[in-house]
Amino acid sequence: MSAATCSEPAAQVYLVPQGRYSLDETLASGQVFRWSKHKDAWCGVIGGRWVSLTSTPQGIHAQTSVPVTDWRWLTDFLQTDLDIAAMHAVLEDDPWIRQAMDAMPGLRILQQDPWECLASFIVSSTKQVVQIQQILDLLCCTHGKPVKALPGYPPSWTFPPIKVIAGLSEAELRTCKMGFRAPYLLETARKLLDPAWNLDKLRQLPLAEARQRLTALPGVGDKIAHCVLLFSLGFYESFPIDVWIARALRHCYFPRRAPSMKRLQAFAEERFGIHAGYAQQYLYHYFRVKNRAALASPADRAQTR
DNA sequence: CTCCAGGCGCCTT
DNA sequence: AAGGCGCATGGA
Repeated sequence: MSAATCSEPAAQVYLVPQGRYSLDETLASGQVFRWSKHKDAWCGVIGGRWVSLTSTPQGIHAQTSVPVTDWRWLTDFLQTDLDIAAMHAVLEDDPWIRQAMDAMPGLRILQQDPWECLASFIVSSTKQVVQIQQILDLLCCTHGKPVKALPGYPPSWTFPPIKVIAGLSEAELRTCKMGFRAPYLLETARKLLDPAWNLDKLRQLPLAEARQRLTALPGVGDKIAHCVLLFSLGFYESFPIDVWIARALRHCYFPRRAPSMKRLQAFAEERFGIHAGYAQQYLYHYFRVKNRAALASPADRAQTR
């Protein structure tokens, strides 16, 4: 027998997604910040469970380090059962979105934990993705709980729950290098301790009302609220506008003028409708990663400065 | 060295 | 309503 015996998973499964699905395009798209690739396997923690994911001809191969019988937690996160055919059919009418979709046909929107998503994006403001990852790793290995990984993989931690963050001091959070974002994260966590606050219940509200509830939290403006609604609460019509999306929208649709953020928001929601979230993901990832040079002109950058 | 990064909140007009 | 600026931190 080979030495691999000691690293056999406690449970494994092959998931066959509805439609195209790329782990690389999805897990490196700036929706999540705590997934890392080791050899061919993407490793992460979902709901306290360590999991590795590998693309194979048979589907997505998932391995866990502890026994698992029900894989719903994983299919919910990956949204592998979501039929994206109708969304593709609608969005490909737009030449820009079509171009982006053709470049990344397997890019998908995940459904992550609302608190981890909210906290991550509070920390994200005016930071590069690499730095966001560093801050969150530091936060988790300091205040999260260790999670058992398969042998040969790096150690992992859970994301600290609301009550843990709420119980810290601002100075402790600043130790995690988040700077002026520390009081925002702390005060938001403390507000969420109120039993009247339930992030999951925002799902039942109309988009505009859910957005207003979120922006009432310190450190949460329109952009971060839209990210939380889209990436964790199932609001697929949500369209987060950051500097990259603003540049992309102007480059594609308003080459001769610079509409306000409010105007851009209304334009995107009107043009892309119930699929605006996917349109945003395609535009963001396409222009930021695949075609960054197209937005490098002063005219495109001017709007956001 | 300077500039800037998946913004937000607050202060001016 | 719209625009300017400070805020920590670290990489380019």
